[in-house]
Amino acid sequence: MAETSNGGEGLLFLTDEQLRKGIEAMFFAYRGFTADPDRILEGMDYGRAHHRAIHFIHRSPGTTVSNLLTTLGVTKQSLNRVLRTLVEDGLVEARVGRADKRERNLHLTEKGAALERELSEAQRGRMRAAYRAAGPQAVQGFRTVLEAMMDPDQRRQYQRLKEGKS
Amino acid sequence: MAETSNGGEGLLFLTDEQLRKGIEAMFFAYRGFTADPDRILEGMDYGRAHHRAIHFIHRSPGTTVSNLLTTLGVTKQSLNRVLRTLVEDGLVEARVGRADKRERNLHLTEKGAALERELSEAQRGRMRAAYRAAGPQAVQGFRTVLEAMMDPDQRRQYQRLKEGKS
DNA sequence: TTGGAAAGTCAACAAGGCTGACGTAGTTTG
DNA sequence: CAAACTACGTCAGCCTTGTTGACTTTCCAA
Repeated sequence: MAETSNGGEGLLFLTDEQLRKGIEAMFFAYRGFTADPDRILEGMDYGRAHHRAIHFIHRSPGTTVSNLLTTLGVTKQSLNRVLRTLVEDGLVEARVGRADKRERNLHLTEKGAALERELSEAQRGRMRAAYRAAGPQAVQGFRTVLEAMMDPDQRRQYQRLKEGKS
Repeated sequence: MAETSNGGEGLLFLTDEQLRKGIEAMFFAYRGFTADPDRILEGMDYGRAHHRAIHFIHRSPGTTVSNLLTTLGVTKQSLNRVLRTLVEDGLVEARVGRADKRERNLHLTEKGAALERELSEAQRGRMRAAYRAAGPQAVQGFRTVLEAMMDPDQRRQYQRLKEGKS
């Protein structure tokens, strides 16, 4: 089954079998992807939702709540709960907008930044190991397929973030 | 920051910036990955948990409850709730084990198989489009990085499934 | 100046994780 | 054979994180 019973088109990688393997790989890999931050957060009253908020606030300091809303793809009520605990615990600062007072500009405090570093260092550690084991060629392919898998809106978001720094 | 401040080792793909992009790509891509099945399931009383159960029962017909438990990585109470509704609704059949009567061998009914097809066709559709857009080389890399990202236990699980059919 | 849109908050609910405790049937082992 | 262990199911209760609906404050444009 691993041989070239190919119709001559070189499309062997598009069989349902191959696609299923890709689907299962995504499933198991995503578990690994979130495992380390989850472990750190567990028991400290925070969860994956807090991690995501912290990540993107760090990523775009001064961003507004509704920006964050679009990035995370949740309702504002859901995000608000997470944000409130982060503000109460002094990890995030929500400053009233200068130009538009309806907006809140979000920043990590020093304490928030410290947690962000801890989380992202753990996650990058795993990523780095995987990248190193797979090699640059594979990494290129990895990113290409992931991008192609996103919804157009998500892809635009991702592209915008990518350009941000880099 | 995008230029060749490389130490000469060709490890540019391991910078924190590159790793961050990989992390965000995983985040957005996973949303796309689950979007289509979620859409189908929504409003029909089922969720992602049901999808996962159905997928792996289809994948390994006759599997036992505790096998499924290890694959999915949830508690039996959690799985049981899902499984019960699937059995009640006639999508899954739980036959008492022939050799060991304590076990329940799980199978999809015709109705369950129909839903499985609908779900997995949607998910494969997206996967196929992504694979086709990215090309075989990229797909190879994609799978390599994902495997490297799994926890050893998850990787063993995945390997075993992969060999199953292939 | 007023009406609508945008930003954010509060309340209540649902899905789907979790732990702990327990029951029952079937299997294995001393 | 009795005791211990295993597989499965279930009850109760908790937590996180998603949802909708109703509300206030602020801003802007007609």
